[in-house]
Amino acid sequence: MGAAARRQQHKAELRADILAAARSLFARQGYEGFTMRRLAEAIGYSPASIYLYFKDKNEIFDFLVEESFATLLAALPQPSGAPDENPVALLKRSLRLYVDFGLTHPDDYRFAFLLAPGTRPRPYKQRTAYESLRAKVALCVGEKLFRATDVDCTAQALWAAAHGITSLLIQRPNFPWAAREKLIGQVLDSAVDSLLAAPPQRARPRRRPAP
Amino acid sequence: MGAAARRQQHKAELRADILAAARSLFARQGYEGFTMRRLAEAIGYSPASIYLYFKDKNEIFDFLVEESFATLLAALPQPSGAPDENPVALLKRSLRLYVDFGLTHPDDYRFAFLLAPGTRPRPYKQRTAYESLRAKVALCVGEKLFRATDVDCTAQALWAAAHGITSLLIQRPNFPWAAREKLIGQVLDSAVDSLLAAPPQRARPRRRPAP
DNA sequence: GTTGACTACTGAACGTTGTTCAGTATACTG
DNA sequence: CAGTATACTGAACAACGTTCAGTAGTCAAC
Repeated sequence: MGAAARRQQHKAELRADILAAARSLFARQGYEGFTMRRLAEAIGYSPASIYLYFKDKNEIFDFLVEESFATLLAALPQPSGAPDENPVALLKRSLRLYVDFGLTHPDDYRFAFLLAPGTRPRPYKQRTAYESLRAKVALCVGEKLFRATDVDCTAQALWAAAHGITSLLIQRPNFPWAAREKLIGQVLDSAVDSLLAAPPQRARPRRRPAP
Repeated sequence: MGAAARRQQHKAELRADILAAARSLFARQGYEGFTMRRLAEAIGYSPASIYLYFKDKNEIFDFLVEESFATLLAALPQPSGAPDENPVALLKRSLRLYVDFGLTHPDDYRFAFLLAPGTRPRPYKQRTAYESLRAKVALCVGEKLFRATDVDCTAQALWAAAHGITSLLIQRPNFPWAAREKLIGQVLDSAVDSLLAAPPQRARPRRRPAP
């Protein structure tokens, strides 16, 4: 039985090798240069062999997308992690991390959002990432820090803002953008600050509600 | 000499036919199904003939992108058109039109933003579209309606918000989005309202009884 | 050991794709 | 009518994703 286990392990390793090679190939050559034949050459097998480990090119692609989302998810701060942090600050930090992730991992981000046909019923980790954002928004709404009460609508609006600046900066590197830091800050601050419950409405300074 | 002119005209017409067929083909079959051979069949010529009118597939593609931007540009309201309209209202109307254009012409929008490799030095009409937005922002800044004074940064932040919600809705049609109208409204209102100078403290839902 | 099933793998092929080029038919010019 | 320029195509090339018959190699049982 030890032989079978060894075989299984070798198979798993090779599968991982294929995925690693695929990601590297994609990162170096772009989507156009990501071909099954090149991938086969990279791992030192014939093209046909890849089909013993993956159904087709799309399956490899989808797997990489999921992996990218997992990476993104891991980069996001956990809401339960910091105990007493201001939920709004936590939310802002998350959004900022989201954008930074996209800019430092443009290939992953492209994988996740820009290339996927979108009609595929795949994105599991995407939902998880969205749930993470949603939870942080819910926290703000729950503590009455936000004017709006529709958690989903608010979370999606914030996602749209963060995705908008991220994807534009990735997709149009040659555009004469304003100072990157300032630009990202303005987008995110606008999106979040406009949600805040009317602060000093009538010269009645409100303290932040204690937890 | 009349013969040469007639030839020239025929050539121009055929070129236009190719482009029309290409756009239709793309709209019906999507990017994957947009093939030189299918295009050739659609216009009733051999594939090789297309290369007498266009350098390669990318040139056709880029041309369609430019055309799409022209369509978008034509759909945007001109700033000089309405004389006394509130610049902020004009700006909001433009952004809303931008989003609506993307949603009603998803293929064009994909052409313009989602598919184009972005490193290509093409986008002329894109710049024009951005200039149109920039001009409207400049109007608001000029009339001291906005807190910020950096016109480019502000215009780009607004573009990011509009692009974010547009591309997400196009790219992820199966995601459980909140009510579309509300969502778009929230994104755009957040982006614009947070820019307003000395807020006339947004009209509260409280309404004065009519006299 | 020898046999036999099972596994891992590949060579060659099929039907695509974008693109090129020699060659042909047509139309216009002199 | 001869000759040239123009418009077009058939056939081919290289590369693509994918499939499948077939070949080595390894293990279990007799």
